[in-house]
Amino acid sequence: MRLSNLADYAVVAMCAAARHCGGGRTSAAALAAETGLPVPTVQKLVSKLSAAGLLRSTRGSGGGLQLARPAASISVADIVEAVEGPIALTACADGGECNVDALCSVRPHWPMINEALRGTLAGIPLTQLAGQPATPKPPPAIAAQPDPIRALTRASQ
Amino acid sequence: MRLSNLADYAVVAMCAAARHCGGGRTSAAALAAETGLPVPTVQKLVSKLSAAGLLRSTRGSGGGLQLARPAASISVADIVEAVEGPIALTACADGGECNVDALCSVRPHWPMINEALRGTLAGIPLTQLAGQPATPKPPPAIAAQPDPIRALTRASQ
DNA sequence: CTCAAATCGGACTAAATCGTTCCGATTGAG
DNA sequence: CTCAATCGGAACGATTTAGTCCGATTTGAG
Repeated sequence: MRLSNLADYAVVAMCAAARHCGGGRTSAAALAAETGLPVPTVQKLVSKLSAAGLLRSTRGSGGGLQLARPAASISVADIVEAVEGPIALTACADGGECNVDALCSVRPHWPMINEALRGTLAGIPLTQLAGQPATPKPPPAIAAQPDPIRALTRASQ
Repeated sequence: MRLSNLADYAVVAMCAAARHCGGGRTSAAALAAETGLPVPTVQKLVSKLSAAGLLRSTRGSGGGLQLARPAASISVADIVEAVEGPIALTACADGGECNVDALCSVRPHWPMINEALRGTLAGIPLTQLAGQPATPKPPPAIAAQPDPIRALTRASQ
């Protein structure tokens, strides 16, 4: 129930990148200097975030990186999924082998919980974390998922 | 964003214990046989769950263990917290030292996210996972937390 | 067109945590 | 009082994870 430090750092780095977004492109080294994280770690994060389509990287001299989408449409769930893979509390949801195939009565309920948590994180955009004053929308954006569990309960059963 | 296998097993074991609850007391070995988990692992889980006050253990010959509270009032959040400690996505929420004290602009927002996730898990009682037909309440119990993020947003700021 | 600088991308090493297993302490029954 | 069965805690091994390094690629200037 604790996300890896990489994912934590990824959120911080993306938050810093969102602040630089208006100024154009930034470099991994600049993000490291701004956040205080080790430079190689930020490079690793940038790799994964770019592969996930959250950052757009421009190579070559004078290159850099910038947000692929507006900060308002990037949620914490997107960042976590980019770094840690799909949000799934249990291993049986991914590849999936319980030692207790038929006996496990809770396994069919895990997808519901996973989706509920993902919905919670998906309702938190980058703008809310960065404290960006440009786009005011904390309350309405969150209200989009009022009852994630209710919806999933009906969907899974 | 993935809980440890111990916590996963704990949920399965508690679910099995909830099924045995009506029949009285059970033993750790019986739970292991029923769930297919290794016996020592279940013993370790029982230790932590008892320390957390979720299970009541009776020592000695003929002893055993039973639920300390009715299954309806035990949530997934309780079990996860018993095994993994407090639900906190980031390390800075627990003991807490970021390498970036003042620079980290997202740190004040983590408690909000943590509480939102905890609220989501707290809304799922054991009865819903066990498929217990005795107490019908899946939909209403979940509706108790309609907008956990909204409430926390106002509380933290 | 060639050179050089700066960047991203992937692979390796070390550390910490997690999972498993074993042994001892405690308690109730015979 | 003796015995047996159980929980409780501690140590070992394995896996995943965080951190570091070096190489490949690309673009701007000369």
